[in-house]
Order: sequence, then structure tokens, then C-alpha cells
Amino acid sequence: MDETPVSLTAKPSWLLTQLAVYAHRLATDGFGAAGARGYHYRILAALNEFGPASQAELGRRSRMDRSDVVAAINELAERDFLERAPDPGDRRRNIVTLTKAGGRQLRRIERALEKVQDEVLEPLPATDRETLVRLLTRLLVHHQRGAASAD
Amino acid sequence: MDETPVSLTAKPSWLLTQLAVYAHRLATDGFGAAGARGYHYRILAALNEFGPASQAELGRRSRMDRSDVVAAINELAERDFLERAPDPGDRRRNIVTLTKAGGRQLRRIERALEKVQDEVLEPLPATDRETLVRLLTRLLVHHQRGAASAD
DNA sequence: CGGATGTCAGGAAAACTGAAATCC
DNA sequence: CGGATTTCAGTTGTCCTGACATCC
Repeated sequence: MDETPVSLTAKPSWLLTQLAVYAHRLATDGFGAAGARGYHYRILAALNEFGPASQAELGRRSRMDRSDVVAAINELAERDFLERAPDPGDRRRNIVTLTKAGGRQLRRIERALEKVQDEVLEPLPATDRETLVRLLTRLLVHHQRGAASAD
Repeated sequence: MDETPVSLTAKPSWLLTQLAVYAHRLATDGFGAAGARGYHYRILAALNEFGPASQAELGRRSRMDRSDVVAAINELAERDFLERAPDPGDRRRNIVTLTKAGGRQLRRIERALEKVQDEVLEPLPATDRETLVRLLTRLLVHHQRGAASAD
């Protein structure tokens, strides 16, 4: 059980692939500890960030397919984490709203994710963590623009 | 089709989740363009980085389950991208070796991934890209240590 | 009519579990 | 014996496609 050979000349693609696998494993554990899965977190977080929305709009904001939104919302509604009501102004749509229990569940998931985060970012000092978050934010803002909306 | 509402106060977990989905989508496209998938890339890259290895060792280095290594190696061997020979010193093991065609396939995949990378990193200037890669490298080196080896 | 929405059926790739046979 | 390796069978969660009925 000796040291792992770690290549320092590895391509960024390899870096990202390996880190993504590792982070995904930890995140899955975090979701499980909160009695949830990734789709649940993304729906709840989108509702909390941007307020009530139609299912299609939720799909855009959380980068989920509409068909998967249906299933996830069914599961969340069954546990009273959100409410689904017909839109009086547009009979095609359902307006999805976060409930108080849903807010509590979201905070539970976020606490689990913060643990995961600390674990992943453990080798970096605080300033570097901030730098990393700042860079990732810029990436997301750029790529999110024009991906959703049209409500 | 107006602007997407982008929250700048979003939690890092939300950031990472969204970016991971986006990057995964692009990476899948890249793999497809090269006639491969993620598991193939990870096996080929691990062979190229660290040289011939047993299947179990390959699984550790590429963070793959041993059972998935079997299937991926079957598919790669069928296309002559690698060779699987019994280890004369340990009859439990197969020694997997990258072929010339496998090296070419790896470079094809890497070219596709570089395109994806440029697309993802597009909003960042060169210095910020270097910073990001440096931070990610530090994370991977830290988390890789003690995850594999024992050959 | 085109376009958006909600819904359902199903597929592909990834990550994982459990078990068996073989060998050190 | 315990432990490692290869292999197979099967499960779960994610991402995606195609289709349909409904409504703007």
C-alpha cells in the first residue's frame, strides 16, 4: 500500500475527469445522507433562488430535461416539499412553489454539500478557495446566459 | 428569449453542480466525435500516463470499478487499441498494454477534449486559466494520494 | 398554423453491489 | 486460511430522444 504515482504533467482534461468522478462520489453520499438525490437538490435550489416557476422554466434553470423534471417533482410533491398548481393565466402550465418543509429539506441538503465541499477543498487555503469559487462563478455566469428564460 | 436570471449569490454547491452538468454535456459530445466514451478515455489515458498495468491497477488509477474496467477493456481490445496478456509472474493478472493504434485514438480523443476545454474556459483570460488549472492540479494531487497503487 | 407545455416510454453511459472462480 | 484478481449479473441515478395531447 505505497504512494500513488501522480503525474504532474497530466492534461487538464484528465485532471477534470478525475476530480469530477471524485466530487460526484462525495456529492452522491451527501445527497443520500439527506434522503435526496441530485435532481431533488437542483429543483429545490432553483425554486429557492428564483422563486415559483413553471416546470419548463425550472428545467432550464437547473439544466434538467423536462421529462426528468416531471418525475422529480412528483417525488418532491409526494413528500410535500413543493406544491404544483395550475397557472390561471396559461392553462398549459403548472406553477411550482417551494413549501416550508421544502425549504428545510433544501437546507439539510446544503449542509451535507458543505461538508463535501470542505472535504474536496481541504488542501487549499482560504484565499485559493475564494479564487477558485470566483473563477467558477465567472464561468457559470457566462455559460448560463442565454441558456434559460423566455417566461 | 431574453436574458437568463443568474444569481451571483449562489452557493458554491450550486455553481459546481451546474458547471458539472454543462461540462459533462460538452465532454460527451467530444467523446462521441472521437468514437469513444468516458471509460475508454480514462483507460487509454491511464495506460499512457503510467504504462502497462493490471486491470485492477488500471481501475485504481482511473477511478473506475473493476467490473467496468473489464467491459471497457473488452471494447478497446476489440478495436486493437490495447492488448491483454496474462502476467507470467502472477497468474491472476492480465497485463494491459497500449498499442500504437490506441495511442492514436487517445490523441484523437484529447484533441476533441481540448476543443471542449477551450469552449468551457472561453470567458477566462490566459492567466486565469493557468490559475484554475494550477488549483485543480493541487486538488487532484492531494486526493489521488493514497487512492491507488499497491502493485 | 407554428410553438410551448406537461406527460410518458424507453435507451445509453456511468457508478456501484454482490457473488463466483482462480490464484497468491 | 485471508486477500487479491478477473469476470458476470443486476441496480440505481443521470442524461437524452421520441412521441403524444393540450393549449397559446
